[in-house]
Formats: sequence, structure tokens, C-alpha cells
Amino acid sequence: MSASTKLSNAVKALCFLASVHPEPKTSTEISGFIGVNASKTRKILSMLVKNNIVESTYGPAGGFVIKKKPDEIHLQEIYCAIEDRKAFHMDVTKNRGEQSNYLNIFFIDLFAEIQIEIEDKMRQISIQSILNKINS
Amino acid sequence: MSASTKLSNAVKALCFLASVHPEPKTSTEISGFIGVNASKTRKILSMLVKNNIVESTYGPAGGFVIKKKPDEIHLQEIYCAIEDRKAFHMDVTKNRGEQSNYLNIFFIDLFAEIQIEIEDKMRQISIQSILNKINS
DNA sequence: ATTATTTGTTACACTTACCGTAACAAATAA
DNA sequence: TTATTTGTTACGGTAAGTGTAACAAATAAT
Repeated sequence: MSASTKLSNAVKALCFLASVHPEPKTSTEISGFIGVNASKTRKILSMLVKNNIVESTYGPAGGFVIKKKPDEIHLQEIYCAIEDRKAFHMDVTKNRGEQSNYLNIFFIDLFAEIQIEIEDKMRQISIQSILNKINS
Repeated sequence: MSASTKLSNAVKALCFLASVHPEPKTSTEISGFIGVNASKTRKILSMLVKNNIVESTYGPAGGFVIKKKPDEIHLQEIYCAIEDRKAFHMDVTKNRGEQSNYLNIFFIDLFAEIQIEIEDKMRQISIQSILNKINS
């Protein structure tokens, strides 16, 4: 799954969990909402659990509950939780034996700048702000 | 080749051609500089030719010559020439049968905004400015 | 304790995309 | 006519992504 797809799926799950809080929802229920299968949904949510954004309980009547307040969860935080590598990864240095390495450095710097801008933008968007936008 | 790799390779080729202007360089020579094989180099350059950024001549003593002035070539223009789809593509709507399509719209809008920011940034960078930065 | 249920993780087949390279027609200068 | 170069297509090999299944670990209910 691409980073952006993973991010949008995580946000969908969180919006869903926020709307039913504090009722626990199983991966099967959530997967029906966001449109990916339960196994992959668990994979995404398990990462949100590790980052204390969601709580999970095993066994019957178990499932996932959103842990933080919707206005305290930002996209950048979600993206960091689900993605180890850069979200919108940009490759430069794949070429071998080239004579233009100084240009690689230029692009690495440029793409890093873009990356920072994207993260700044994501930091400004909370789950609550998304819910507000949807309900307006 | 990823969009960002293609872009950086195109820029490398243009920097090389700018530095030897008006001498024509073959795809073999350029490929040695940017570090990809001649066939792929021709593929990239042929798109720059179609967009009037580079001129090509067939036959012996032929090759590629940069056509526009380095300070009149911007990254955004190059990226448009070599890439049909969005450069830093972000996927949202791959899921089937979901109940959260209104959230897809949110992400499409968000990613479009990011895309515009990236393009604005690229519009501010010319081949000449890259050459200046490298030579300083 | 036993059972049923749910999470968390691994595995796997299938498909898709990517990469490097080769090959060849079209064009053109010598 | 020949040699050279571009522009384009094709192809095998490799890597990545997708969807699904399977199962151990955990836990509530009985």
C-alpha cells in the first residue's frame, strides 16, 4: 500500500472510531467502513495502537477504541505512526557510476525541503478539523 | 523510473548540455554523465525535444543541443515535459465498495493542494540557478 | 478450565510495476 | 551508399504491491 493510501485509510478508520466513541469496533467492522479487508485494517490499526492513538482489547466484545481527542490528533502524527520511510518518497541516488553526484545532493536537499513543507501542512490538519469539514 | 528520478536525470542532462553549449552531445555521451544507459537517456531527451527545450539532430555529428536559455528553463516545465501523470502521485480512491467516499474527496483536495505547492516550488528553480549553486 | 472471539503477525500466491538492455526503423551527414 | 544517431518498441528479470489466508497470543464469557 502506498504511503498516501495508508494515510487516508488510517484517517478513515480514525474518523469512524471518533464517530462511535467510546464503543469498540472490530477490525471487521472498520474494514467494512474504509473498504479494505480486515487483515490489512488490523495491520494499520496496530501501528496506531503502538503510537497511543488507538486502544485495542482482545477477545469477545473487544476491538479498537480511539484514545486521543480528535482535535489532538494531527495528520503528521498519523503518518509518522504508520510509515517508517518518508511519506512521499522521492528517489535520487539510484544511478551507479555517475559523474554528477553534486547534482544528487542538490535534489536530496530540494526533496527534503518539499518533505518538510508537506509535513508542515499535515501538522495543521486534525481529525476534528476533518470531521468539521465533512459535517458542514 | 519514478517521476522524481526522471526529473533529476533530465536536470542532470540539461546541466550537462548547458555546460557544453552549443556543442551537440550524443545520448551515449550524456548517458555517461548522468549514469543511465543510452536508451533510457534518449527516452528522456526525446520528451524534452517535443517540448522545445532541447534540439536533436540525426546522423553523424548529430546529437542533442540545449535550445532554451538556462535561466528560462524551470523545473516545473521540465517535469511537465517528462511526466504525464502527477509527479509525486498520491493515491486515494483505490478501495472498492467503501462507505467513506466523502473522505476520499477530502484527500483528493488535500493532495491537490500539496501538488500545487510542489509545482510552485519547482517553478522558482531554473537550470541557471542550479548551475550557479553548483559553481559557488 | 474451556470455549469463542479478537488482535497482531507472518506467509504466500498473484499481479503489477520497474529496470536494464537489446533491437530496429527512421533520419541524415559524409 | 554507408555510417551514425535519434526515437520507439519489446522483452526478460527483478522488485514491489495487493489481497487473502492462516495461526499464535490474548482475553472475555460461560
